[in-house]
Amino acid sequence: MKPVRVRFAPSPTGALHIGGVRTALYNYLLARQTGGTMILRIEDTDQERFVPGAEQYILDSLRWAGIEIDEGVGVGGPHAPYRQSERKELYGRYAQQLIEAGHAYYAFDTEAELDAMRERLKSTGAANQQYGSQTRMSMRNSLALAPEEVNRLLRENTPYVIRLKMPAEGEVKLNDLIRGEVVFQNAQVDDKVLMKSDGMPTYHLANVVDDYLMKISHVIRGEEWLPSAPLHVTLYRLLGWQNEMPQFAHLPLLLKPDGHGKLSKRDADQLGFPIFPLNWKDPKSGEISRGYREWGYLPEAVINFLALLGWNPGTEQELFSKEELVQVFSLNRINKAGARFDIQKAQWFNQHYLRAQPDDVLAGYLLSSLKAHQINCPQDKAVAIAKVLRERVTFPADFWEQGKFFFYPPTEYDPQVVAKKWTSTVAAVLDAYRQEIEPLTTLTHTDAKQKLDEVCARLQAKTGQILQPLRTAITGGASGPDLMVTLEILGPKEVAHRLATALHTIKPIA
RNA sequence: GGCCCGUUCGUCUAGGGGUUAGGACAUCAGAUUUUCAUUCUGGUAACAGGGGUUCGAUUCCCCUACGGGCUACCA
Repeated sequence: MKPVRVRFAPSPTGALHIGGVRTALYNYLLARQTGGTMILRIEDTDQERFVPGAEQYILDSLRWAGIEIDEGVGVGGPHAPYRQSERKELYGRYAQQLIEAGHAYYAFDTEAELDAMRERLKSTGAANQQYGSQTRMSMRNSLALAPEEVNRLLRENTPYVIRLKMPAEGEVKLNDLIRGEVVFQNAQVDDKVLMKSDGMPTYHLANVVDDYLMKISHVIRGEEWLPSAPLHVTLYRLLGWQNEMPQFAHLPLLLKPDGHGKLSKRDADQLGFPIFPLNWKDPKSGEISRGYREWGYLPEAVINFLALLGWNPGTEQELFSKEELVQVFSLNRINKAGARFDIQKAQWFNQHYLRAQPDDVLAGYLLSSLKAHQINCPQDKAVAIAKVLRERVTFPADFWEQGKFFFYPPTEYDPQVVAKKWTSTVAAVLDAYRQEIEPLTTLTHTDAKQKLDEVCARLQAKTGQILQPLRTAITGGASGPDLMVTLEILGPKEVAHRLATALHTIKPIA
């Protein structure tokens, strides 16, 4: 495949949605695979919905996910600026070109007039209520009004928009890379607003103009854009750019876990999983949403998970590094149907990638939790704990959650174990064991086991009946990582001390 | 309502005119393990329905149903 020029073009109206990350990822993979260019364009043509901080958030999120931008906002490039608000003048020129060619027109209708039109059409039972070839001549626009009247309105600075004069007949055939040929009747497409009354272009115009100017070869975007694709194709044609028109690929949507509708922040909140890559504080409400990063998801896990949501390699491989994805990704293996979002699978990926980290990285997770709790811990101890916990964690914070007891002696003991197993024999064995351990300066897990076996043999107890009470005495819990290694990490003094406390606290059942 | 898109295990999906319809997550069972977890082994589980076409359809065509998207001077 020839080097592509693809773009991710979010609007800064809030945090970047996880579905947007997938769209960006697919664009990125294709760019890397073909030795092409990944462009980031900010579509900030809606001044009303502009949210401060959103652009930086998008940049930060993409960087975290490992989706590198070659050209665009934050990077620069030959087609700068890449922020549509800074390209404002450009769009008006093309709109003017369309007007002069008779393909667009001024419309002066007020909001109330537009509402009235829709009401009227609804009540007459029209199939649809659009501003288009059927209705445009009965509205207040430069097609229906006398030229003098139009000139007067313009001269008096009456607010206006520029609308595309959609052909009344014919059809648009679109060859979507994912869906194949899709046909739309021109009569079904309305006269979309191209330039808003505030002088800003709408998405439709800006997107076509910029894709053309930036020489975009493939438009890879969500399926929600498919209905407006015929409008875009028409725009390319009327602007005389049909030969430079990019190829389109409309991605299946990410659906709610129950399959009913697009995945939304609401669903994520309700079901308890993140929807944004990073923490996001809504500047209006002040509400903070926890991101994938802060939940403890690793970027490689998120990327792997997202890549497989709607795409598959056609082999039975499930685990892919970003580099492998770059190698094997292809648009024609993208599914057509929407994919439900299954956070359990994301967790499985996370567990996998977390466990694949080297010891010192895992130890680092523990260390940062410890620091937050103002606990000091030597590196080698943290590494030892990380090693023994490695097979048991899904998120970095689990090292702390599951390893707390290394730093805090138990304050209570698992009542089940106590009630069922803490006999006077057990207590006697543990006390004898304590006496064996106490004088030692170091304790290896093999020594710990050997001493335990010795004591058990001497007091005619089975090791099996001692182990769980021993664990409970040391950790408070009924289950956990390898006990002997746990004892080794704790060291003889701490073990003896905890045993003494337990022996003192727990009353034998018989 | 109109237009467009879609439909294989619970979920993500492979496959494709004749297959024991494959894998992964989840789930269940067994083994290993001092516990739990891990790991290993095994199991349950799917072609939305109806018509065609065909010797044969889950696969191709049509219809229906269901689901989704769009229907703003939002993207």
